[in-house]
Amino acid sequence: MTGKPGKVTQREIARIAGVSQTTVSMVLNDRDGSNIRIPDATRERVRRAIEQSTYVADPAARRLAGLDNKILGVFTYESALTPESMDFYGPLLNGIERAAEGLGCDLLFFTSSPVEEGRRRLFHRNTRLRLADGCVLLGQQMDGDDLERLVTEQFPFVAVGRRDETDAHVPYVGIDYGALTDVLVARAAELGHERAVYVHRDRDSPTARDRLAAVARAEGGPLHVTPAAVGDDLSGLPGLIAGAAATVVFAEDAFLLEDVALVLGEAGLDLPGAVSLAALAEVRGHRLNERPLSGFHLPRQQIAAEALALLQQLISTPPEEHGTVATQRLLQGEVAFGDTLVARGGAR
Amino acid sequence: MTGKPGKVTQREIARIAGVSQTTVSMVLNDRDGSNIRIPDATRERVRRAIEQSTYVADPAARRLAGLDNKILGVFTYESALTPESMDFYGPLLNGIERAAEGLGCDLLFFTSSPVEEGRRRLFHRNTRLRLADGCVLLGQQMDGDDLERLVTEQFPFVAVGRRDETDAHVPYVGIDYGALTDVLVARAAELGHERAVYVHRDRDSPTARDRLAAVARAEGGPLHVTPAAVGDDLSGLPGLIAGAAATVVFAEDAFLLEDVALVLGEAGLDLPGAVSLAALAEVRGHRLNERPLSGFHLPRQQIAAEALALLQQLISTPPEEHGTVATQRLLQGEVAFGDTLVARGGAR
DNA sequence: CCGGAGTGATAATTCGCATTATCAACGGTT
DNA sequence: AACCGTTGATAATGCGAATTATCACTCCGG
Repeated sequence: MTGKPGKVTQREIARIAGVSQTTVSMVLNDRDGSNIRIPDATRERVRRAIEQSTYVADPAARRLAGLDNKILGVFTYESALTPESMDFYGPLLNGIERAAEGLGCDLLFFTSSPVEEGRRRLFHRNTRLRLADGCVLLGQQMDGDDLERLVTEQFPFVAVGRRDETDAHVPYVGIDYGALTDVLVARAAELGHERAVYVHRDRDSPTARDRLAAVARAEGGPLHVTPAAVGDDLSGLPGLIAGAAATVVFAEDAFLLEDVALVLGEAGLDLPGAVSLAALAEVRGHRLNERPLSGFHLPRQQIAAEALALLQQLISTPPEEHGTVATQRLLQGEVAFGDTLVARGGAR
Repeated sequence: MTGKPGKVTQREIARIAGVSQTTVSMVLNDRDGSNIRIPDATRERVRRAIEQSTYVADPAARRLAGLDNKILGVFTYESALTPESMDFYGPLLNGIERAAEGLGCDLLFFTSSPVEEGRRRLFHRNTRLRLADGCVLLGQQMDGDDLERLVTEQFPFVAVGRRDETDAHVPYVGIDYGALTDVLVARAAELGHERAVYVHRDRDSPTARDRLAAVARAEGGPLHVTPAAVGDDLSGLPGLIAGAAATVVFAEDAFLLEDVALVLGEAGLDLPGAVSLAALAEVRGHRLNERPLSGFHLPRQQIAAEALALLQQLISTPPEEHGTVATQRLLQGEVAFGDTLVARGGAR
């Protein structure tokens, strides 16, 4: 009658071994010291009793008694495991899983969060966030208010992707798009190009601003880049490019670049002979007429691993020492030169 | 670390609302009855105090007190989120995520389980299984002892994939490979075939036995199927097929079928003209010379959804009534006729 | 032979929450 | 005025493991 059938507790073990529950706990945790002394004979007796039963420590009780629960939360603003989102989330989740394995942590996915307008709500009536020791946040765009609230509530978390739009000091791990853009721009200049157009959706995110800043930086150099914010209608693009006498088009991401290529192709332009193309973003899995796109390769797995490492650090560091930790980290990524950024004039 | 800075407990809420911890608990759980009476005014006061704080019930404490957590465990014997395993796990995980959303549950991935010989261990010194209300088990092949132990410990769980190899009554949701095989065999007969070979690894799993049984059933019909267990070396296959005068080869899975096709192709056989090919397994994503393989399409998402529904049912049903629940469920899948099973003689 | 040091182990308490048993105050009846 | 049911709330307890405070006993030196 000691609880549910099939449930073996320390008390039960203690009864069998003829000792107290305290002793069992001590043996299990290998405690020893001036105040705690258990002779090997007794230790053995307890160990045997444990091995002959199916005893497993109840994690809930351990947790309640004040041990770390070793659960890391994973919050995604959209469903993360759909075939469509796998493209973006897949490598990240893979990195997270591996990092969690390394840290000996379990992962809690907050699939219970209510969905509003296609996005999950982080904070709501019964937020379960605090089930975890800390949380990783994933998503193309996250809610600034959420981030601020997390900061003020001193809940350990790390955002994946650069997040410094708010005043609050948001811990994140992201990619240094600025540096990558610089390299790609330099490469284009090297290939003889002098004028380019940067096609972008006019979104206001830190990474978008990073790219724009890098584009603006190019001003003083050999390659002049004209930014061009566009909507869904790209029909004005050929004219714009002709007007700017551009021989290169940079696009904010690979999808946009594909749209651009479509429009330019229809306008009769030779691609990439007359106009080179490159995306200022991940290009894996994208091609233009069989040619691998020029753009970036981002170490998504590494980002995830770094994010979890940072999270773990925040969790194990008392809040008053958080100043000691570098909480905003940029990783360096890699430029994928690809085959759509070619020498001016069309030669490879 | 228990003394987390921002930890809000019921006691704290009680202090703010000027009531007792008991009352807070009652309000939170909407308890009411002849013995428990709390006027709406008090209820409101408590609710406001809760909303103004960041209170979240401690799942460990809830569990210890004998309640549900709305946490469903997900255990995979291998890493589930690697690019390679995505092929198999992806659709399942997608289904699980969606089902969990529907049930309002969070998902706990047991990434902390120690890995031995490439496989995760379910039971170990600090099994955290019991943090979840119940658990879904995924994996091509799982440990029979694990399953038995879960049964005897009366921990709610559901295996994905048929598992009736053990004596214990293991709850599972699987695919009826027998019925699918019957259909495919009938189709081959319809196409004029009279002799076939079934190539399989000699593994002993329930689904493997299902297929073999179906193959044996074919004996009495118009299509005679000869089973052939093979290892890594398939070089004897062309001779075997010639000897049996077979015009169809069934293979245990799509990968094996591809290997078979390679060997037969090298032997100069016209595929599928001379010999038709079909896999008794999922063929999505596999092709033979641009032709979609003949075989099965399995409703993996649906399996996952069904598994979670069953799990939820087991959790909410007291153990003594488990007899009431249909705990072993087979889903029907779909035959993919494809283009590699063609009429005898080569005509489509 | 008394007191301190050392040994081996346990009772008591804590964690946060749910539940059971209990209680004080009030209002109406006889 | 004594009695009793109702209302509103709380003290006490349990869950399983970890930790702290204690205790009983032996051994040894002075």
